[in-house]
Amino acid sequence: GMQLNEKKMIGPVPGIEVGDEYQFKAELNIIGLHFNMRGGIDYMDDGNMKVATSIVSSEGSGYTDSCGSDVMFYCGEGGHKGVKVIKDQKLVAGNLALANSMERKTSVRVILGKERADHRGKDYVYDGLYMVDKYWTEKGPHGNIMYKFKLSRIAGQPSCDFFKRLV
Amino acid sequence: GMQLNEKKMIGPVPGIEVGDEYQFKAELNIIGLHFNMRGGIDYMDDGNMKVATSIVSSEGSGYTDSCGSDVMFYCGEGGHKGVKVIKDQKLVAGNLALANSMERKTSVRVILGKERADHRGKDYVYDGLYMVDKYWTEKGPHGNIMYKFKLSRIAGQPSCDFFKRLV
DNA sequence: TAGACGTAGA
DNA sequence: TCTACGTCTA
Repeated sequence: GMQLNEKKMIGPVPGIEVGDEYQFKAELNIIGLHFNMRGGIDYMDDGNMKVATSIVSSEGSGYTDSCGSDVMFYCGEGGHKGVKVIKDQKLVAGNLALANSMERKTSVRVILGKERADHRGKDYVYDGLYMVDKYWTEKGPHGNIMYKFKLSRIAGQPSCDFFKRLV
Repeated sequence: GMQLNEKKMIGPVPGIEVGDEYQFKAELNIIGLHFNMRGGIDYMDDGNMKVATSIVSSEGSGYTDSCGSDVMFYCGEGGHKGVKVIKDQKLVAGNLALANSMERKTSVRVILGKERADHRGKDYVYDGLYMVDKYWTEKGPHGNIMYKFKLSRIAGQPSCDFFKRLV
């Protein structure tokens, strides 16, 4: 069979609208919203650097993201395995790509993952395009260095009421 | 959204035919062929015991299954992590369920997984219904005890030429 | 080869 | 909490 996810791209995915819901990371892959089956940050080459294409903020994964109506704070990736803290996060891979997205001023697709009421998996909803405003490091709850990214939702997009955690 | 995989069952899945192909274990879950997202053996309650509903024989996973035109030898699950051998397999969980399928004389759906040419994931094809003929233990290539199951394809089903590894 | 905000079930 | 024939990228 053919995959629908032929091309990884920055910006909106044709046919996908704000509020569209999915049940698996694998579905996000198939429809082209987010190709990273495990990781929260997906990215691609843009000239000589890698920039983020999409991020998934997923509940119940040990991260402390927060999401308001048009601003979100997203934790960088790495540094822990499950609940055990291993080491400091580094500005590499997905974290570096998000930083580059700020420098390049390229948009990032945001997908929100909410644990289902029956605790059997999560629902994922496409929340639209955001820009990376800034990033910094801070000590996480376990004392390790973590990257934090502040993103702002691009104006003019349909609202998405799937769920919003207050900042 | 609604899942299509509402009910786990023994035997054929309505609408699914021999030869149907899929690209992800998650798809097998969605259409109801195999609900176990990781494990190769899926099973359910049948009265007071658990019996297998389906198995996935997946290439390149360290197992040494073999599959002819109507007979297959399937390795039990457990006992290793990646390439590192940990311990002997036990007659529990999926292995026990397959043994019970033999005792109960209930059919098992067989899905064959073949690594794609570009090594990006696997293709899965539904190969039809099999019966468990017998099982035994033997020393695996790393010296640990492994369960082996011999299954025979139920006659009268369409042939499936996706791939057959000679016994 | 190892790491990554995966999933379901025992 | 852990295991399970996952799946992709670096």
